[in-house]
Amino acid sequence: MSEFIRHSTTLREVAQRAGVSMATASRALAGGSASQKTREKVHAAADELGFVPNATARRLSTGRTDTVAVVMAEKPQFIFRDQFLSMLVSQLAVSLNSLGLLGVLVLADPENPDDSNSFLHRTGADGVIMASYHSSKILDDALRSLNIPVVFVGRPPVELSYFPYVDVDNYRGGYDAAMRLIDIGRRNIAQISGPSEMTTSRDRSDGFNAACASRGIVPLCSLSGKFEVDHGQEAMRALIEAHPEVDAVFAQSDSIAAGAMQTLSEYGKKIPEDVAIVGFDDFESATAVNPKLTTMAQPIDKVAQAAAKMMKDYLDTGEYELSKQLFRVPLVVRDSA
Amino acid sequence: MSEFIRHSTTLREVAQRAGVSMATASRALAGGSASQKTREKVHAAADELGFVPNATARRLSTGRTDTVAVVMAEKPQFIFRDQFLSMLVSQLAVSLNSLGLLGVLVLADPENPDDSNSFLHRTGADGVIMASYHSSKILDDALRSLNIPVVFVGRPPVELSYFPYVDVDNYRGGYDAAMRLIDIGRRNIAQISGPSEMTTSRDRSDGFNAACASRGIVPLCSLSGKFEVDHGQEAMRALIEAHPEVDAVFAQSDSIAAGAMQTLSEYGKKIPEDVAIVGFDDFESATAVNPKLTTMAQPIDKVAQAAAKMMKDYLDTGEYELSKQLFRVPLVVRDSA
DNA sequence: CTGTTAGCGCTTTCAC
DNA sequence: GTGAAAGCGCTAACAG
Repeated sequence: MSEFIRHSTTLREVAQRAGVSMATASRALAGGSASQKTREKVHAAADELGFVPNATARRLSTGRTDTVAVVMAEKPQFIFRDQFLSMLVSQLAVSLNSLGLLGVLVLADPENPDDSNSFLHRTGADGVIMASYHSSKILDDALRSLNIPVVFVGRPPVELSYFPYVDVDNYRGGYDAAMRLIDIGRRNIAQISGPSEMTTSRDRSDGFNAACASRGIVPLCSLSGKFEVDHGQEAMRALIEAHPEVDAVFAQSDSIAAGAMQTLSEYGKKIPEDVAIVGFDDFESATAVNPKLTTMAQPIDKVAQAAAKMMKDYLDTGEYELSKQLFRVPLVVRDSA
Repeated sequence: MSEFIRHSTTLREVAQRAGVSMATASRALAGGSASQKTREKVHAAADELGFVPNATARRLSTGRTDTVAVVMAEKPQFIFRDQFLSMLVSQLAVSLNSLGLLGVLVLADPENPDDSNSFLHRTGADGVIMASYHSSKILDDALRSLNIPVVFVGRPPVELSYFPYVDVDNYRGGYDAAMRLIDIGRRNIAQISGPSEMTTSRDRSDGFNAACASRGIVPLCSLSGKFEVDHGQEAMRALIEAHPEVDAVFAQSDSIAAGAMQTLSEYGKKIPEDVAIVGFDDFESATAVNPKLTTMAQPIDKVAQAAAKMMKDYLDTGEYELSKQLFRVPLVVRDSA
């Protein structure tokens, strides 16, 4: 049907042309044992014929695909809005590639895992990296019955906690954010957090609270909601009405921080003079706002690299040294706190 | 070596258990011709044994992989900063999946295409979608000699213009942005554009200039540079010093717009009263700034979907109806213009 | 160093 | 409707 269906040259043809057996041709090309002369003949033949080895055949023969499924267990419409996930996925691809592995993207709708499951199998991957996970009984079961290695990015739910994972140290991030606020002299501190059902958000809150407690400070309040701008805007409004004395807020995302800043400016509050703000993410929007945001920088590249490395070790040796890895989230001081 | 290397059950075992031949088992599972009774027996056997078809073997046998390579021809460090590309890639994965295709991510360093090339081949994909492309002789050649279909996202360089592509109508976007500024009564209009070597940026400029010309307006100036915040900041400084009368600017990205807004506020200029701004992208940062940005919304999801569909048609029929598709970039009116 | 011989696990004619 | 058999293109023992 298409112009592309034309026969592509096989190893057999190369071998014939070079006047050797397929086995020899295979070795010559792969750098196995072969005389210099043979090597040259075979390479020449391969070049002339424009030989490209068939990846599928190689995989079937060797039993290795050097491929890992990168799965996003997320509703499709949500993926569009999640900058962290998008960047993570791209970074995973980069890291995987640099280790000689290929990433195959698969979307697993937690609510309709039947075909996600089949998709997972259709990849034929050697391993799975869960780039995002929303627990659901079916997905959990699917993962448990998978007989290839799995690495999580982000702490998996407790029932799945025997799986290795790489994550950002959200607790420590929340802790350090609070400390920054305290260190610059603030005492009336509040938090605007993310979804209370996400461990990511809860961990940050725990760290935040621990830091406050360690200095004998009782946070004004903590308002949870989405990680988005409107939540920041609304929560800040509620916050300032309830606690006009607030002089610092820890926003669990840069978007939340941006929203809070908008509300603050409506109320004529100066940042950081009247109220200081520390965000979380250090995405583009952190430097887009005015004043520029002091925030906790998610080490997405490191996380991606570690996850890829973990998988690679697993695949190569059947072992991995670190089963859990948490990366620090450094504070980036700009103008808002 | 690993616990995962255990033998996974094959079709042959299922067939044996069901007491039929492999051929029959295959058909029963695939929904080919088989009696109701056989179908049941085989499915039962498959379930009991936890049979999962081997994707690689199926591919070798059918000659189709139902897989498409999604390539980013970009330096790795750049990928980390490019929100558009990250989102595009995720969206492509979603769209591909919904059409029954799998996306394999490959990074092709334009400066070191030897192994990118080999990576491309190692994917064994049925087609390739170029998600981003920086022309280089070697990459161009590699693409030309590929004997599988290629679809570009973003207009390819002229030498490669026989390839089909999907893109955003940057020209029209620039045109509409200028029109918005003119329609709200501005006459001293300037542009802060992206890299002058990128067609994306040049197209927006052309549209912008055309709109101005159509109304007899001569733009104050056009300052090109990166799509990032600092460029916006610096360019705006230069602009305001050279043309203090400026009352409107078209920023070719939301980041540029954010930077410009920061400078404007340093100069005590009010937005939009003193100077109106229209951005481009409609990413998260558009609503993070204060006032919220009026901007041109990139239809990333549509672009991704169209590219995936194009590839799917290509693969299924060897044909595609539209060889070039440009999507409108709608104006989103908020508070800055 | 090289050739012969089996597969890898599945699909798919082709007969029955 | 079902089975036997021939591959898909490559790698990997095993002899020589």
